[in-house]
Amino acid sequence: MIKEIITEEQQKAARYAKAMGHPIRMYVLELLSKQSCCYSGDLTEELPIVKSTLSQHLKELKDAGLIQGEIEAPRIKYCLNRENWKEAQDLFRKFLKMDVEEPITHC
Amino acid sequence: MIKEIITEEQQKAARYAKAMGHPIRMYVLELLSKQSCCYSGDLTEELPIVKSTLSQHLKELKDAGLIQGEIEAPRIKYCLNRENWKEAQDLFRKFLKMDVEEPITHC
DNA sequence: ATATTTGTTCGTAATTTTACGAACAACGAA
DNA sequence: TTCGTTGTTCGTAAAATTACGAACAAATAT
Repeated sequence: MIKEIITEEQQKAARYAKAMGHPIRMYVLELLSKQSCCYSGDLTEELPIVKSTLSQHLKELKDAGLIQGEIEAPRIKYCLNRENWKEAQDLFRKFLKMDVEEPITHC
Repeated sequence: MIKEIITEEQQKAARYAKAMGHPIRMYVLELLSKQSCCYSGDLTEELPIVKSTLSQHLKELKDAGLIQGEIEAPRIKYCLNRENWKEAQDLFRKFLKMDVEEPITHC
């Protein structure tokens, strides 16, 4: 009975999904998918959390590989990590793909 | 300073992402996107977790609205919740959409 | 009626997540 | 140098997640 059923791709996809699994982080990601970069100071003003909490969320996204920060003293400029973002896109496209219209007729 | 920045859609997308944010659950979802339904007993045999843990994960997916169970005594047949699955697809398509090829030249 | 199969619920424990404020580090400005 | 700005790290606490085994419930099979 093989228990090593879960693929590397599923692990990766789950990792990305987990990083996306919080409203604040989803907000940041959508923002970055639209405007190419942002500064965390601006986010702190917009969002209902203090800067240390935001920092944790950004670290979470960084650790997952979805964003990257670049020092632009005294601030830090955040952008998407395009390479991994593309990988996440591909993985999700693959996992979410499905003929939704097709009726279920058998199991 | 408005703090109600996070949209309903972002909340929903984060909720779905969270449910997808575990390898076991990602596995189940991908399986269901391929074969239209499955029985949890079969999953227990394939996966490296005991049945009570699997039951929790399935409940997680049910609560998120991604799957639904149908009694087929003595077993339970699980399928995707097509309606919500479609919503998740749309939300992710929207959030993940981005011109990845476009080079970053400004901020 | 009793036993078996199937899956949930309960109790428990370890770990992770989320959030805050205070302290700290890095850097530019006065 | 000293001050102000920016963001991370640390310490802490509450809540949520993950996992297991035991007990339970529902239905079928013997």
